[in-house]
Amino acid sequence: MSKLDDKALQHVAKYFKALAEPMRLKVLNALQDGEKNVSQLTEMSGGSQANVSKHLSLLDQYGLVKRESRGTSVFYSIADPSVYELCELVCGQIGARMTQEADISKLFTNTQLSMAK
Amino acid sequence: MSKLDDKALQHVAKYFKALAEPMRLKVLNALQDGEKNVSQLTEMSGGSQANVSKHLSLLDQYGLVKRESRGTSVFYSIADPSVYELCELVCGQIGARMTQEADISKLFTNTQLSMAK
DNA sequence: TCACTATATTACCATATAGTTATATAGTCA
DNA sequence: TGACTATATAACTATATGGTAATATAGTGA
Repeated sequence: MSKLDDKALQHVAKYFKALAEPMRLKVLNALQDGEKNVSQLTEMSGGSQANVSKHLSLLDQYGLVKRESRGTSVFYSIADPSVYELCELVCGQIGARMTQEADISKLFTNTQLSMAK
Repeated sequence: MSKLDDKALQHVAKYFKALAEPMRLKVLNALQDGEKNVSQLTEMSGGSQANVSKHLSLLDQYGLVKRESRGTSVFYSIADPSVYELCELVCGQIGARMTQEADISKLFTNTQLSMAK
């Protein structure tokens, strides 16, 4: 990660920002087992149609999902599966931290993480 | 990443959010070759003392850096080096995207990424 | 103690954005 | 064409947060 100039840092930050939203993670999570249309994602995520559509649009802009309209539906799918590697890494870090009393109290409440791979 | 409940997603999102800020990435970047005190980080990052201090406080809360005051200085260091793995992954993804004309135009301006490892 | 330096914090402003409601756009089928 | 469905967008509100300036806190040494 060394030698990153300011412009690059901004890009990296933007990428992380795309992942820094529970609803978007939920959508990505829902897309793990294949493409889904907006209606399905709306139902699975529990969000409103407008909100899910907005997040999908953003994920598409950031290149995290692929968009394909078929008939009257629009299907979204994961553009780059390595996004899951990122999540695995983060889950690992958070999971590890959950085992350290001291750090938990700093940020997290004492809840369980279900991190089945 | 499957089987993440809402609480877990919020945690993961928060973690990504901590990384979704250029100045914080800059600070983490500066810490790559060892601990630094606030003055050094302030100078290296080009930010104001107050601002850098605020970001450091946040990074500490999120468990990304370790804090240790010695004398009149406070030294920060990377708490978990796997944060760099995350950045590498992201840089790789962004780098890959930079080579695909179509996606670049969606989000990025035509600038160069210096991604020397 | 006092002066000095390093760091943290507070109060504030400006901006970004998640969510909602309502509406627009577009495809399908009668 | 017109009714219907699926998705996107616009306008708006509320909230979060990055940045700054000013101040507080704390360690050091005379």
